[in-house]
Amino acid sequence: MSEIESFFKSAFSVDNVIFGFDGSELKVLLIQRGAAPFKGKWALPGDLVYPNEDLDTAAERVLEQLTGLRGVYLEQVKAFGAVNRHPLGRVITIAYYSLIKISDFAVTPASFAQSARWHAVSEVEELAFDHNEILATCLKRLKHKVRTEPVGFELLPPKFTLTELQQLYDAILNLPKKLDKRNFRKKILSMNLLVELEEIQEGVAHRPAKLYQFDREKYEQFVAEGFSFDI
Amino acid sequence: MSEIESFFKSAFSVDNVIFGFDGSELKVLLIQRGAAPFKGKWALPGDLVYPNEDLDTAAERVLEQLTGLRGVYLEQVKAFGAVNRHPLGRVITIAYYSLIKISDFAVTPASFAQSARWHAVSEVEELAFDHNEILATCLKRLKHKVRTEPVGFELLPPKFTLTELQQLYDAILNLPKKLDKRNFRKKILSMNLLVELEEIQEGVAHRPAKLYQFDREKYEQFVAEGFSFDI
DNA sequence: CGGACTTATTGTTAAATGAACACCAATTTA
DNA sequence: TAAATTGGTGTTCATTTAACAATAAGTCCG
Repeated sequence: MSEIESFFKSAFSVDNVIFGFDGSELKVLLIQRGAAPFKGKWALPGDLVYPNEDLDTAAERVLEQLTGLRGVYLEQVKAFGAVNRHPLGRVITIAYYSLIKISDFAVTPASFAQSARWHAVSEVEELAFDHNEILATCLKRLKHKVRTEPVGFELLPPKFTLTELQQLYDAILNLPKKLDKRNFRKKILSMNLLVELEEIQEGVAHRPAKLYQFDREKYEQFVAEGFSFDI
Repeated sequence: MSEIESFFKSAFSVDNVIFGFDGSELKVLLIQRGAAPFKGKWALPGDLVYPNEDLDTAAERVLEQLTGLRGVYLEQVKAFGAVNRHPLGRVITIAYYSLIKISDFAVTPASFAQSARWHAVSEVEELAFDHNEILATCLKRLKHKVRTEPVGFELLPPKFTLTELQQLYDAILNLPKKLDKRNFRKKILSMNLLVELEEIQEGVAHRPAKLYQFDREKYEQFVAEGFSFDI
């Protein structure tokens, strides 16, 4: 085998940290491995990248095969390439995370076959490969991202209350003290990115809250004018 | 060829955006390609990753072979993996940037053979492959990093004046207005990360400035106590 | 040696932002 | 109709940021 050929003995994969929010906790969608290596262990959904497939496309494919969802928020985070990270050969992986509305997740044939399940991020145990490290890196990135860009809304239904939005931030940031309710509302409303709807919350056993919607067009316009999101 | 084998027909490389600072401009170290593809074009230094080599190690190797330097600041930024980014096959690349003291760069045999040269970041023209995009991404990352972690010092000699430090920030951030001198000095000194030396600048045709040194130990101690760098 | 030149050094004020904090309102349910 | 639950709202003080200019220290040249 020529030297140059030896470089082509390796492969690359994508792994996708799929985040969801159930109203109180940040969740991650994991699959239980049905085959060696790490058979029976929970792992991040991922796959080898096809020879004629862009990295981003591969990450989208992994997501769609598992959840049936397309066009959701997806961001590349980092390549993980320790020599021995994969027991069967040299495989580096490119880590992505995506944000989905947890209610949109329906069990697909693929997810059924792989016994996919939501796990609270705070309670994830030992995963296959270096997936704990990947998850930690993606979570760290998400914590930063959610404060500097309005990506949190990707995890909420289109109509939400301010309390729900704050609970989302509390769940993701997981700070020693929860955010202050009055200050949070003041800040988010002062950005003028939320549209107050005519509707109110239904089916709750207490005073119902107003519903809001995120106005993406306004956000993009503000950004063009130099605005930057910050919580 | 079995399907699984087809995944092992690809390779991965690292490319390294090596930044330097000459006192007034932010520079990047480029090499002129001596062979096809893109023969004669300027490109980022990079190489295929050896089969038994970690990604970070490969990036360090590329840097050392070109500059002779070890142990310098190096950070992975992103994987670039468009299908057709490399004309000779499927090669994805992991982009890194590193920060070196420009005076430490001595021409090594490797850099001589490749005609390596510093280019002002603002004047870089069309590079080989997708290297303009990689450079832009790394520059963006550096701009962010330099405001939130004390990595700027990696580009300066161990002893520097406050004006030199500010010029570095101005050069990297390239803001419409330069930073305010009084505010900048107030802010950086208030962090208590700089040690004022007994020495002053020499060989300048005007009032010489005091020399300072970055105190990394203090920084690490402060971080452990919850401090976060911010300019 | 003195004057011109160049860069170094320093502080105040006003405006904006961030942090801390508690009560009344609206609705459901028993 | 009372109790329980969550929704909604303002003020004050401390901190941070932004804007701004005059004097000091050294070199150079005549």
